[in-house]
Amino acid sequence: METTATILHADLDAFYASVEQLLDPSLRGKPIAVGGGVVLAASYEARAFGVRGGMPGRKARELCPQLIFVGGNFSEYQRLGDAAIKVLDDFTPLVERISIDEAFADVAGCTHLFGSPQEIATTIRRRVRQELGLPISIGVARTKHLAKIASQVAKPNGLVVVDPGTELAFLHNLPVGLMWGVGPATKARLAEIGVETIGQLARTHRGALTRLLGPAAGEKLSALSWNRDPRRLETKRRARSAGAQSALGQKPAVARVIVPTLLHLADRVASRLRAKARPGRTVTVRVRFADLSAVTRSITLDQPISATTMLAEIAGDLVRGVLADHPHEKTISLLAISVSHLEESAELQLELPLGLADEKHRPGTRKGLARFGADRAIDKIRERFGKQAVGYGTVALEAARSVPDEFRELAQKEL
DNA sequence: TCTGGGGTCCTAGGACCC
DNA sequence: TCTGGGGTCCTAGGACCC
Repeated sequence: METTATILHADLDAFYASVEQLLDPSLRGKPIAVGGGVVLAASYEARAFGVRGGMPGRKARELCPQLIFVGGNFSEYQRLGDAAIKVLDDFTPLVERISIDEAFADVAGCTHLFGSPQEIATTIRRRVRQELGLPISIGVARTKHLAKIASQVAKPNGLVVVDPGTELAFLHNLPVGLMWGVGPATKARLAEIGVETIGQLARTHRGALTRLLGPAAGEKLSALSWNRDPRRLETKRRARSAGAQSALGQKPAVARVIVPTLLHLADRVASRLRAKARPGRTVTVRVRFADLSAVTRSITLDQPISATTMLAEIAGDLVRGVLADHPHEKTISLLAISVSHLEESAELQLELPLGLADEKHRPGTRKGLARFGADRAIDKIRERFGKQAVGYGTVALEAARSVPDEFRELAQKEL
């Protein structure tokens, strides 16, 4: 086991909001929120009023009447997020990026060049501040999990180093909610047995935890509370699924609504799969009803698919199955399509539109080949003229755009 | 004042195989 | 014939993360 703390967790502070305050100096020091209908990010000044990401815009305004909403410069978020991660790359190739604004780095192999992990972290923070104008917090520890907790404790705009001798003392007074994987449900369950700090968690028998939370979560939390944690960084991980969803407000559950929406969602998903030659075997749909309860249906095919209309048809079959099982639900508030069991990587040329075993989806039928050709044609046109040049069912989505496409793209993982 | 969108992982039951 | 055990895959739902 390593005896020195060499893992850094770097996390840009209130990232989208900080970028807006960087771009428009008149916003600095003020409570701002990125978004509109829903808050995508809030500045620390806004958080002081209780404004949080994911909160409806109306509620945020209630909490903070002087809150300033800004639309969002999504391409700048991508550029600056990438630039911040590049600063880490200057120190070590062992970088695991976990989102647009967050990454781990293991500096064990470069301390002889750049100094102690603490010095490296200080340099990184200074460079991000000077070169990009953004505040970033860093936690340094012996394990990933502890480094992540340390960066949370360091926020905003701070650095916390947890030396090996002080780990348990550092952990044991912190609330369990700071642990990765402890959300509202787990927190509530732990509270029922009187566990609120990581120290109390550590003193709880492992068997009791696995009974309460299941084997995986119980083992994990027990190990983490004693700081026994894998420290290996995963520098390249492939995506395991790709999906798209659309909130609909309250719409009647009829074909006129469902069919064009599914076609649009299928297009978003399938074109990404085709672009990376990663067709998938399992298609999952999610239908959310008026009361926000949701149901999923999935099917695993013999052959992977990435053709838009075939994905839309399979999704349509699954959605019809959901509605048949819930005949009293007349209103839907969201539709989603996801494809998983992605192929490692297929040669695009060899991929044929295979699908369900029934007649109409057989490979090699004229219909199937025609669709395959149509997808390829659309992909080519978009390559030359942009995404908006041609598409499926966009007309049907007039008012349904609650979130800009640029934001959706930011959230996507590289396949 | 019913809250967006894109992801990951786990669980539990059933089917099926050895 | 009955009983038992282990493993894998599929499906539906849930919790969690950014």
